[in-house]
Amino acid sequence: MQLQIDVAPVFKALGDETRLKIIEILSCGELCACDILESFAITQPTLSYHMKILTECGLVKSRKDGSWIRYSNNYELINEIKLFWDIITTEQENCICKNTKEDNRCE
Amino acid sequence: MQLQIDVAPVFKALGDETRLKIIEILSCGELCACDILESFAITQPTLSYHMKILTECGLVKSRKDGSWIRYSNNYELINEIKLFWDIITTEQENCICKNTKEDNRCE
DNA sequence: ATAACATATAGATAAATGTCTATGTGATAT
DNA sequence: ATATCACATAGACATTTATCTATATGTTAT
Repeated sequence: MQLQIDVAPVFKALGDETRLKIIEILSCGELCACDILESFAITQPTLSYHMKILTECGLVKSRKDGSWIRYSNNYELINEIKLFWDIITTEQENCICKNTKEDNRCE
Repeated sequence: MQLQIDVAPVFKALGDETRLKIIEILSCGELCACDILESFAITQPTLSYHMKILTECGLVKSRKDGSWIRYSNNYELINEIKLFWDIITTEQENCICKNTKEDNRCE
């Protein structure tokens, strides 16, 4: 299937316990980094690194508010991922597997 | 939220273009490794490595059939991931963020 | 019995990842 | 103006990852 977004970096971002937990925490609403930090036993620069990964892949939005950065989940991408997951796990007309020539198969 | 499965390794497995494509190919049905290999420009041991990651996290099932290994998507886990993604991105009563004491917040 | 095929494992390696400490930057408050 | 707070960046480092070549294991066919 063809989507505008690059999904592998999104799944890669989600393949880390800390970042999964950040998405979960942000599902309750916008929070600044210092609020998020409280739920973890990591340093502030490490959280900053994770927030960068989450924002760069598009999963999380950030908004400057004075000296704070307010983070929130990007539900547009979250829904696109939902759609992508449905499509990729369902047989498609134009699936890559259709390129596998029958007569080349092992069986 | 609490699920029996360990989701981070599943997302980590999906955070790779090759493995995402394998899931997509398998959405058309069961295939042996040699069939899957045709769609990629990687060596047989490298594919074997990716299949191990996909089966160990539970996303793909394998079945021995003579000298072939038949691989197929595990739709039970695929649906659990769908559910997990819905739950984690929706505000929950028992969300971890509820542990963040209001009076400890920065704002 | 032997060759060929399908897949896995071992070992090597370059690159990426997650973490830290130390420091920089910019905004707010005194 | 200066100290403090919120966050990012730089650099270091140990671990993990994705890939390869070479080889082993087990199955099928001759």
